[in-house]
Amino acid sequence: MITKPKGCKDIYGREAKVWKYIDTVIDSVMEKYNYNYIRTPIFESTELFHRGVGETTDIVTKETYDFKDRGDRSITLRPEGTAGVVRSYIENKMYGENNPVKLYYNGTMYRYERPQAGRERELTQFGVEVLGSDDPLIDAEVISLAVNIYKMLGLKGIKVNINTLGDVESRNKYHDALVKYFAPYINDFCDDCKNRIDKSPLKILDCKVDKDNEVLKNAPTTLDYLNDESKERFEKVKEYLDLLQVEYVVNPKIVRGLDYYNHTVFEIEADIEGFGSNNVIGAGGRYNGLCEMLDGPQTPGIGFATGFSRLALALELENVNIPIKEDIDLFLLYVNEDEKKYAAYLSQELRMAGYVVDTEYTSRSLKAQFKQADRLKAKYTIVLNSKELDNNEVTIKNTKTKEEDTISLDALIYYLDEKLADDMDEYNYECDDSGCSCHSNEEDL
RNA sequence: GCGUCAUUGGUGAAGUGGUUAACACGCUAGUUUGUGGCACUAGUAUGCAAGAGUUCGAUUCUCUUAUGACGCCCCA
Repeated sequence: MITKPKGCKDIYGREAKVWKYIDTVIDSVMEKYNYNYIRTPIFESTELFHRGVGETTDIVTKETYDFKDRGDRSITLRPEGTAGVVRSYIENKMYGENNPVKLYYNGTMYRYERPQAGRERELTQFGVEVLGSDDPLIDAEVISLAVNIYKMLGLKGIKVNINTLGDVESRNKYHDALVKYFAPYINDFCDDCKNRIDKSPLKILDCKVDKDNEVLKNAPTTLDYLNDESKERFEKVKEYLDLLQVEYVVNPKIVRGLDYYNHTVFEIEADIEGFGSNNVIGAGGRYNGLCEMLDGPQTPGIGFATGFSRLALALELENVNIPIKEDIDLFLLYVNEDEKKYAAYLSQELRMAGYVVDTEYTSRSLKAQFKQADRLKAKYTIVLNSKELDNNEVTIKNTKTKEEDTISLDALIYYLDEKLADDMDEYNYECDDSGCSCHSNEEDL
């Protein structure tokens, strides 16, 4: 048997419906914030990620899917969304358009990692990137937008942690101060931290092993080393967050992994039982230097991303009521070939009229067909009967009340319209269904 | 890259160094019911992740590989 590659997952059945639901919530929130959908390639030149993410990091050296294509080009499956979007911004000269450019993406990413809880090799992420504005209001908006998506999805216990790394000057000053501070005590720390002091001393702050170490607790924070400009900027971000009524905690331990981050960084946690120690569901930050690193014009940017699988898990654990349509309007049953043909014809007619209709395909016994209608949760059934059809009539049965009505074929649509109207109210959809009439035109494009 | 544990049918699973691998659900067919949802009957793994080894004999022991769950590193 051929199995899916390691660390991949098939999403189907109920889970797929949950994912689809997340899609629709994202789309509707993004529309209101006026962010535009962007699709960039799933693979890019290897160089993009090497330069964007950093040549020396573990990430690039051993956690990407790299390969040569038939033209001997170095290709990498995108491990994250930001680099591709920024590349597209530069390549398509979006900096010439109305700035800031507010974009969102939603797609699969690939990371060559050992799978574990909440971590797959193929993962689906939604994210936003805002390019072309350094205004602190954008920082606050991106954070609030993230929080609002979680809220719209129905999640409770959302916690926002924010921090600032300051500008490049502040960052470097802090970096040096940390090294100086930890150096005399480093032998008291775990082996990992001993390595970290050279490579990325900021990470020591986040160490789980040494988290109770007094030296670590009293370590200087990024906030101590901000220059006035960076400090002022951070105050503005907080001010706007207050204004937007986003609750947050300033957490100096949030440093994020990558070099390109500066100023605002944030992580959003969901306080959910059964989520394990790592309850971060989304994170992001400002990257004012990235565009330049990728040969673009000096352009400030900020972004945020969240993973689908953890979101879906969170919704499941929280028992969030998700409006999933699980039933169908009508199931058509038949016995002989003439009736079968009429079932095929009628189901098409009714589908085009907007009803969710299914029918029998394997010509099983009526009993089995009724069972099938049950499984599909059909609201109504019609047993097509040659005699009745000759009289232009059908008998339609409500599967719940068992009430039967024999009506003329011409009245069928009118009948369904009236009967199903009440059921419609049970679902407060906002036009979620791609098959619904108000979307049909867009679909065709 | 490192570690721990796991892998039996469509599903949940029981089980043993030896002849027909339990039980339940599901599914299919049939009986009965005015055309299903109940009940009853029958069918439903030539095989216990793959390969190799130990053995008279392995699903059961050993090893290798693969996959999965969860950790470490890392976390875009």
